[in-house]
Amino acid sequence: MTEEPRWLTDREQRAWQAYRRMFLLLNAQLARDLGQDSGLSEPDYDVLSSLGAGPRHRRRISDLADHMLWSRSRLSHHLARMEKRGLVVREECDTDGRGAIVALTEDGLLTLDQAAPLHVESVRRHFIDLLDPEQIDAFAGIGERVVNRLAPTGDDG
Amino acid sequence: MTEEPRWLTDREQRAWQAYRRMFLLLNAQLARDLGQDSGLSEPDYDVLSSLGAGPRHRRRISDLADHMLWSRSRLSHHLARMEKRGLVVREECDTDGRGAIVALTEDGLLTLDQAAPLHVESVRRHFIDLLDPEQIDAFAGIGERVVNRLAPTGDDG
DNA sequence: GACAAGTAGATGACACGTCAACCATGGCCC
DNA sequence: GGGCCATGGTTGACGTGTCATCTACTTGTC
Repeated sequence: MTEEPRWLTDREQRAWQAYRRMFLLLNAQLARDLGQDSGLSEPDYDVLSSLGAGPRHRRRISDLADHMLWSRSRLSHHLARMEKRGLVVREECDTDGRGAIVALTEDGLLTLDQAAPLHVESVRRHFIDLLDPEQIDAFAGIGERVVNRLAPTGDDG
Repeated sequence: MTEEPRWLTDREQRAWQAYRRMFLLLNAQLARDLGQDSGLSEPDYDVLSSLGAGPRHRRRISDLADHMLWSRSRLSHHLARMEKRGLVVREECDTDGRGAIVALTEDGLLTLDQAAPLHVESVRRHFIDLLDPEQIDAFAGIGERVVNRLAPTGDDG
């Protein structure tokens, strides 16, 4: 007992508890919806939509990893699983012999197009539509504050 | 294109993005701290602290699962791993032949006592202390609203 | 007390994520 | 152009989480 730790106050405790439970339950629910609606996991959807958003539905792998804040290893593993299911394909990179490119397959694109609106609805139903405009903005502010402290791409002073 | 989905507005998009990234980065950071400080994963810590909080540092397994909002399967798997490491032990339940009880070992209790203040500091550093009191309360309100819609133990009207 | 239905918990198979190790190429420097 | 390190990407091992299934016990009913 050399340094008294600053425990959490009741209000802080409440916020912390809210954080824990919200993510636990919300993630679970969104994953459930996504799986039932489209047969995708959340990571699947993230990959598909990140690819779908870019030009020509393809992207350099490390670029994609950086954009998604995923480790290269994680992405590599996940792409392997998705490639096996025919959602994406790997291609060679002309300009860098080490590099590789992932592209949506037709099937991947179709799946994404079908999944997207349902997923948006799910996000609305379980999260966005529960909050009033002020809460939306407040949440964005809070999240960005936390992220800016942690993100490799922001100054963390 | 039978039903036009209600896409997210920019502000909603911002909140949603904040949610995703906050969760991703904050969890990763807390897990990293916890692992380095105490050799525990977040789930490890959750189990230890839930046990430590109760009387006699022991608890009925299903009771613990309900409290933590974990599936019984998940808890069972995790307890197996923790038992192997000597942090907890399973005991028989006197009043219910099916049941089982988990208890902290001495080692588990010691580990928890050492981990707790460091973990609290980590939570403060990366989350709580970044927010002003209004944000704390706002966040708690948002989280509870979302949770109350999803929690099995709340009415979801 | 026997039998059906439910509950507590464990288990196996599989998807996911991390870490460390690895291989290949690229870029640099002399 | 040979040596060296950095980078892009993959792989293997392992811890974690989910679902479905299974066993054992309890409870209720007759």
